[in-house]
Amino acid sequence: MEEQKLPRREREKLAQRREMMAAALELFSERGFRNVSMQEIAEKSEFAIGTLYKFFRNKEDLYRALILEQSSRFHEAVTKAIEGPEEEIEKLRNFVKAKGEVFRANVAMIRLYFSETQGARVNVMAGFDSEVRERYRRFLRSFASVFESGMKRERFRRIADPYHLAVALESFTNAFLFLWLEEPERHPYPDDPDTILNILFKGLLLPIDTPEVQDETSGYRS
Amino acid sequence: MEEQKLPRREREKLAQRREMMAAALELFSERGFRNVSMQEIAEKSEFAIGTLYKFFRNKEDLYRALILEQSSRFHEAVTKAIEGPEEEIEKLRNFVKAKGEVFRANVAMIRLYFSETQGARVNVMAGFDSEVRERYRRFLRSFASVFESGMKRERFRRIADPYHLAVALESFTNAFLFLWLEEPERHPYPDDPDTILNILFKGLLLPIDTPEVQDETSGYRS
Amino acid sequence: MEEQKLPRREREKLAQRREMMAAALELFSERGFRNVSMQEIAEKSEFAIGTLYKFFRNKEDLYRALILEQSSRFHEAVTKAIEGPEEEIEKLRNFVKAKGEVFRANVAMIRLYFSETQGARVNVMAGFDSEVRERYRRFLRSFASVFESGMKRERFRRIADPYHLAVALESFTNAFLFLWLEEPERHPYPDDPDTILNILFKGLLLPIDTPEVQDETSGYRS
Amino acid sequence: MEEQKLPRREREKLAQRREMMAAALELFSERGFRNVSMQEIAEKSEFAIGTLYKFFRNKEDLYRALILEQSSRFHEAVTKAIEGPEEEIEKLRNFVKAKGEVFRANVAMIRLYFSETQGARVNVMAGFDSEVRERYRRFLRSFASVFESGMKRERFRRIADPYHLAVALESFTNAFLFLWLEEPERHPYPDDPDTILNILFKGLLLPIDTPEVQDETSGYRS
DNA sequence: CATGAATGAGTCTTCATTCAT
DNA sequence: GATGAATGAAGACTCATTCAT
Repeated sequence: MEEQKLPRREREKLAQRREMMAAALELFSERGFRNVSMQEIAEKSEFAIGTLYKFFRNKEDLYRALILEQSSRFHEAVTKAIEGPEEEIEKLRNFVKAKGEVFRANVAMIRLYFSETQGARVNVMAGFDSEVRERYRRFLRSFASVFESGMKRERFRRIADPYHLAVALESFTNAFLFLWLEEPERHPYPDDPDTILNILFKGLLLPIDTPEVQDETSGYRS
Repeated sequence: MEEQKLPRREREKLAQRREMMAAALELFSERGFRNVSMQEIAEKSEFAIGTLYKFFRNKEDLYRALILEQSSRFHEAVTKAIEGPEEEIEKLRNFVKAKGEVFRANVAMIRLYFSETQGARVNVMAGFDSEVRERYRRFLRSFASVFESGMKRERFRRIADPYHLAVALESFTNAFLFLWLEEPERHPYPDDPDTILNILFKGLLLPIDTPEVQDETSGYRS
Repeated sequence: MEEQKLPRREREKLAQRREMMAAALELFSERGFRNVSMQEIAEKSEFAIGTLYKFFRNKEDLYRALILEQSSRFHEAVTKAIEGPEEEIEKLRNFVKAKGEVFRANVAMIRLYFSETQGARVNVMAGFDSEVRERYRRFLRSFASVFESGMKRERFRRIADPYHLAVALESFTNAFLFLWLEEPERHPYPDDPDTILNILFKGLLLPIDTPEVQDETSGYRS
Repeated sequence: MEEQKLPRREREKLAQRREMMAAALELFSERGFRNVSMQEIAEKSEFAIGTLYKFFRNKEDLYRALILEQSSRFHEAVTKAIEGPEEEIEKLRNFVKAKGEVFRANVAMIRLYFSETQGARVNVMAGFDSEVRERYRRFLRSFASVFESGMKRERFRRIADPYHLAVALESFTNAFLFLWLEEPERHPYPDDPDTILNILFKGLLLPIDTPEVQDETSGYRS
């Protein structure tokens, strides 16, 4: 790709940087920013501490880079999922699938992601995280517009504020990812996105005088 | 003599302890366990460091006490909301309301709560947090049984695994709380629980050949 | 005794002081000056910390008082043993016996005593210990004069500097006390002082051409 | 020596370690374990505190290393003195000389040594000191066997239990070292070992009917 | 007058960061 | 350019001492 065109020196540098960040990702995601020492990152990545400091001005800078990179990867994937010419329903399915793929391929990322978007953003550092959060908010808005467009195109009922629906689907996929993270066997992230989406698609409430008409195949049987 | 003094002394002690924990709550919730020093907690609570250590064996102990207390308060409220003789729907409404009340009365608690139940629990301390998590899991199970009972009593459609529905509602409310936390003006936590519940109650998908029949009052208008 | 004549108030005070010092003696002798807290002394003696400070200006003062008292008790006993009209040999026997009695009656005192006269005088406090040491030196000199007088009266051979002999007997009894302290069963402090004194009384060296003539009863048989 | 062959880095490390331990020895021997701060050791040895901790895991570790090193040095010297093919008398002389040499070359060591073998071992740390003490006991036993062998070979009278004789000579030399430590001018550690040994060699008691026959040259004249 | 709660200086220890080699 | 030894600021925790009750 792009890297192939770079001089060898530069390519090596990038590879080193990647190794450092990989080590840092694993450690930070397991133990958090303050519970990991530069010493450990150096050892795990098999570089000298001084070399680490050649690539990152300080510990914070390394963390910042990590968060930005991981959050970019996530946003790239989910943004791609909801952009395109497909039907809105299909976009939601793509989103659920893509999010699952990204995170299952990168468990360490989940913790980091949640600790920065959902968790008590320990505010490790001021200001910078606003960048991540801003991007996150922008994504939510364009996610909301998927619902809005679905409503406009009379594909979706206007059951709630599209932004709220976006937030709902975001948070529900998160919840599934958490369940999976803690007990992968018992709570697998569903392969079929509709397992998640049916909570939005189908109404829970059973009108007293209305017989159940929707297909039962995806319904739940105790 | 001593008997006369003891109650007052005890009351004072409790008040002091509360002040310490209040200061700690605020600081920990803002910056996390490792980013707060005992020095700071002492200053904020206006006690000497030594006095802090009279009440809590060490920093961890203080944090532990804080988490346990806050999580107890939360569980008490939501457990009360879903227990009782009401209809299942009413219980869900109670839950949404109660959760909103608890958290709006105690903003700092939210961060702490999420950092321990949802956030990338950096595993500040081993073992103890399992207590909090275990209680959380138990709550989720009894929350799920509300959905299950609703299904058994033909009040709810079997649109999904009751546990998933419980997790869904849990995470929706969390998401709403986060929105409110970040931009209280723009995203107030809804007074009407149905604003949140409609995401579950009503189906999003509009069957192509089915006219929209459900009441429009709680529907969304752009 | 003297105390009976004091007003009740005064007698009580003395008794309290004694209790404090008894607790302190036990603790200090077991763990040393720095490893014992005033808190502990207060608890062990069942007084409030503040009360301790009514009797002793500070921790050092308490320690000082303890050392002075114990060392006085010791010096009284051994001084009495070597004063009087008896033969020099008898005085040495009295010394060995008296020292054994004092210490066996007061194990805690041994450690304190050694830590201040022999051990690495941790120099807990400057200056004051010179008082103890000075008294110790004075005792050694008067102990030496026992040997000197024995030589003058042709009871003792002039095998060494009397002061050295005094030091030798002092240190040898100490060594026996240490052995006893560590393994009371295996190394009892001898009841018969001659077990110790024979090392001074009898010559170790066997002149090649001289048959052993001295009485064998007190000699050693493997 | 061996060190010359080490890489420069290693040699420097050893030299640094030596300097740290030298500073620590001086301070610990003067004021004891608890009365010396790492800060002080750092200042005295002219290293930063952090550097100290690169060499020793913690304060206790530094102390432990110190004790072990010093006690090894001592035991090596005295063990060498009493091993070998010489006559028993000669071994005792060697012991007295060797002990004097070791300690006079290393004044600080004396205090440390006594505080760990004789002094009220405040039990600074548990377990490890047993190693030092055990070695000390072993030495005493092999020292005792010198006396025993002398008795078997009819060189020594059986005036006392060989173990007691060993303890006696140990404690005599200690006592002499203490005298020297406190007033080097007035109480030099004798160059002639017989000054000390005569206390064992010659009998103090003068049989009434026995003229003094042993050589007077080493006897004491006031 | 006794009490013991409150204080905060002082201690050990960690770890981000620098810089000589 | 890479290295990792050296640094020392900062943090958790203890405990002698004071003083309000």
